[in-house]
Amino acid sequence: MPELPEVEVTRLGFADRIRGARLHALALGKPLRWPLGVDAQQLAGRTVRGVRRRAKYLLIDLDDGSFILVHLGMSGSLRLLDAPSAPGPHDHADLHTSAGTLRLHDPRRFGAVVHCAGEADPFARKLLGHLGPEPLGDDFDPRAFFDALRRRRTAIKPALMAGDLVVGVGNIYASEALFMAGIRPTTPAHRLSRARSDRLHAAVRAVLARAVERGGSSLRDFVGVDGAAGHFQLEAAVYGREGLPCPRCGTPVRSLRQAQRSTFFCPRCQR
DNA sequence: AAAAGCCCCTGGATGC
DNA sequence: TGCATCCAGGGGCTTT
Repeated sequence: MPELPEVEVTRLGFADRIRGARLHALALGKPLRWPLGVDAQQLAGRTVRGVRRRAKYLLIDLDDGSFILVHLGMSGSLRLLDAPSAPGPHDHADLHTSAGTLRLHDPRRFGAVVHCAGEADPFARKLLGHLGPEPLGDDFDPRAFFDALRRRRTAIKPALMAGDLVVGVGNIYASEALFMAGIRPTTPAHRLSRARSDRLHAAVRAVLARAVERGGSSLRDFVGVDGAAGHFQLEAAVYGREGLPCPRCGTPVRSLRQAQRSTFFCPRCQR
């Protein structure tokens, strides 16, 4: 389940290696979430300027100002292969470059590889134009976060995941950040005090930064560009731990469903 | 207009 | 052992 940390770990794993590389070809397998949006042959000969991340999107910048947008969806992972083997049944995109083959492995095919002409590309604007602030960036401001929370009538957990207060927080890290902040996931967003809002703001940053340090979470099949699994799942306090003792107080972790997604929390530490 | 629900997909776990 | 069912959830789209 790639969230911001897994996407960032992926980016860090291949950005330096692919910078300056020349694109030879893009080979696509089964359809992904969206079509590529351009004839793949038009990408041949382009050079990679760098790789950015915005929310959970990877943006591979090319020398003509266009970029290739990659989303890992639910089950996607990227590998950078020195010598490409034949694609497996779940390998759906191979970007062959002078620095190796960047391969998207995505069994559930919720992922995407889309070519965007530039920042003004209508599709790019649709996906990227209305995103909230980056949690690890300077524009994720405690005051603005609090003000936005006050306008929300929903529970804090789905509000955290909605993508306009802050981006990159998915189901795992929403539960973890709320645990770290001592806030119950069902608390109405507009009821949080400024102090608790600040604590949550700090917790979101801390949990995501820590997860990046640990190589992300490999709860199912996420692996980094070199194929190595992440380790943050070993530090998860509540996610996926229903019935197991809270690491802080020992009370059994409880779970519930919010907006069709499972939520985990400690009934004693989170009020 | 905010908020809730739907849906895309497949592997793994569970139940009979 | 095998088949049916459920679950995982990112996020755009549709409905309320």
